[in-house]
Amino acid sequence: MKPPHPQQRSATVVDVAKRAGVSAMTVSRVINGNGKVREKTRLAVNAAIAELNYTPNVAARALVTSREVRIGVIYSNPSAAFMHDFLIGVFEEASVMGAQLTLLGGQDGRPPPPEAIHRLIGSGVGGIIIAPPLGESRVVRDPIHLAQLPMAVVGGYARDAICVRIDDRAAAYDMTRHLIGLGHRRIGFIIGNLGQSASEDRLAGFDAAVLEAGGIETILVQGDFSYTSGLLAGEQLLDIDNPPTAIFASNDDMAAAVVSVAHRRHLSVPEDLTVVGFDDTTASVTLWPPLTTIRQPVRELAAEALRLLTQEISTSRKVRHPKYVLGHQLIERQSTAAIAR
Amino acid sequence: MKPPHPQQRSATVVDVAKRAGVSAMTVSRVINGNGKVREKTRLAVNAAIAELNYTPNVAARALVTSREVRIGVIYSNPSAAFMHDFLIGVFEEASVMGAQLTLLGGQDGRPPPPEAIHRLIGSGVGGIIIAPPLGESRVVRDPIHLAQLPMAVVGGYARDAICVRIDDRAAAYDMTRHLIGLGHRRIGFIIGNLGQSASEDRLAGFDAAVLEAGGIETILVQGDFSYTSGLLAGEQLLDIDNPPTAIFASNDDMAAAVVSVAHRRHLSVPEDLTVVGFDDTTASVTLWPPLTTIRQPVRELAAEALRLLTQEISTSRKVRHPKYVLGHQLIERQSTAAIAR
DNA sequence: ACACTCTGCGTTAACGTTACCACACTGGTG
DNA sequence: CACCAGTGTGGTAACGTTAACGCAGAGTGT
Repeated sequence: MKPPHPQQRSATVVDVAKRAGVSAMTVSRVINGNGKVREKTRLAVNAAIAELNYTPNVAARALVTSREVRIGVIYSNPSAAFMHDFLIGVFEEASVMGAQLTLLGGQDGRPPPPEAIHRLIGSGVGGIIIAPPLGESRVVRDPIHLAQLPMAVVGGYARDAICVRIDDRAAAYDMTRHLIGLGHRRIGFIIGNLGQSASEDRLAGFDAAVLEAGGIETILVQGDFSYTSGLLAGEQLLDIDNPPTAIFASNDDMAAAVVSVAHRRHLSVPEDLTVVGFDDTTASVTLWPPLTTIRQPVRELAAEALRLLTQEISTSRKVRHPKYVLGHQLIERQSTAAIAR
Repeated sequence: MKPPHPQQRSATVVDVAKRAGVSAMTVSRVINGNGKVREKTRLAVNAAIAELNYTPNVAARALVTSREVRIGVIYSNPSAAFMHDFLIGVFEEASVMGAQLTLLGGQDGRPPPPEAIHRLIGSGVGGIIIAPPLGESRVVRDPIHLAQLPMAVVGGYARDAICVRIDDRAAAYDMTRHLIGLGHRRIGFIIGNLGQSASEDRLAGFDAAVLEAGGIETILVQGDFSYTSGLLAGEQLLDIDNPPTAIFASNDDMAAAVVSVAHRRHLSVPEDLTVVGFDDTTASVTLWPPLTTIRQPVRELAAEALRLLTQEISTSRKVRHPKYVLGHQLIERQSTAAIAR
């Protein structure tokens, strides 16, 4: 009874305009919310939109407005869970903004080959988003910088780029305070990859909380964010005479490895040993017990990066590159317990 | 020295046409590979394309060809690693075909709420892709079926949809043969979720290989694809008097749990116990030893589903829904060994 | 009465690509 | 020699949207 013509073709601005008795331009104005439109007209148009189930054609809009907002995304694969959320964040935002994405992926945390990066730059993208941990790789950033392309770095610092990240230092500080609050006085810390600011910030946050509390013994061990490095670090920490009662690993993979080492030594987690991670990847729940960890708002980080980047591209202003910091969250699961007396 | 005009505007077909001394139409023909073009002309056009670093404008192409191919993607989150590859496959294909994607996600393997599904259907998408394991959920499929929207199911069977998957039965068969080939004669198998055809097929493949070989003792235990269910299953299998020398879990998460149980019991993997998984998720490598497992071509599965779906949408033929089966691969890592004599 | 500004809306012309038809050739056939 | 079929190419008109301008009418000040 509703649609007189069961045409598969979806409604256009013109259809809506006819129905509302206005011009296509007015419909466009209503949709985009700019321009002056009388309240009455706006309502009529909105009614027509609802009746026809109209949704704007993204392709046509992209064609006419943004002279090709194509954005490259360079990523590697440190954590699939992270990338999963990252991609969803980027894509949902891109679909809202009608941006066209081109993906370029590396393997196992290593950057893509230089020629691939050059091809991406040469392909005419308007800007590039770099997912962690590549944001601090000169191999990746230098050619982009040279081409004077706008770029956004997620989870890292860079002077020549928009940066979106969480406050790793504060997050590690919060987690350390949490451990201290549980009564732990001897805490092991597994450091992440050298040269990544995220590693350094997490260590700094840990140190700050420890110093502030006073009377805390710490044992630092170097890792590289991989599971196997976590195994080694775990062995080291539990081998010493008076082992720590809590271990804070700089990411979930290393924390998972520590749990595995503990189990092999017949230590229960968290009764005999408290273990915490960082990132809130799937590793933290495909494990028994599930890990207490720090959650990053990955989707929001990605979406925000895309938003800022398109903004910079469209205004094409070489403003000072803004740094954005989003909030984190301490997720308490079952790998932490107050110290046994 | 190369570009005379440092215009930011990227090249168009017209620019290429001028440079090659032909019409825009001919350029289009060269790019799309259809239509008749003389070899000489084709070379000239290709040269011009290379010189100008031309890439087609996806928006314009989408606008004129596919009268709005918008496709919904319904997914949930059984394995982030799987989703990661799945999304990349879908998005790369979408970007090639100029399709517009709308994502709709559920939580932890559960379907999105019915009202969200209805909203997606009502939003005017031309078809819907369903990621595993939702393809076999009636809650998800029924409203789509009712709306007579084309849909593609990845990793599942459905009579009313295009299906793209691997041959789970053959894959499990291959893996079982591999174990038998290593000399194992007492094999444990952890079954996946009941009601999912993937679980049943994997079990069937296992049974087939065992029957064929003859003289194999098997112990079946029920799991539900979760890590914790794997822990329980592992305990059960290793508690019996004469425990199996090899355990085949229906997915990597459960296999990882078995490895953890083995370690707690001072069994070395693979020296004392061989463990294998299925899916090749990150779980299989963030672990020591890394798991021998079955790799699904997830990206190709996703891309193929999108391709078939857009095809069905554009031809709008209600053909019998095709079933596509892609190849799998046995990935041998370090969790398997020949049986000790 | 006049010029002026402002608001609200319509008209026109793009954006970059491809579908469709037309047309100029070439080389054979009646 | 007229005719035809095929091959390679160009011209034109879309596709759905918005930017830029233009114009009518209402209000305001002189």
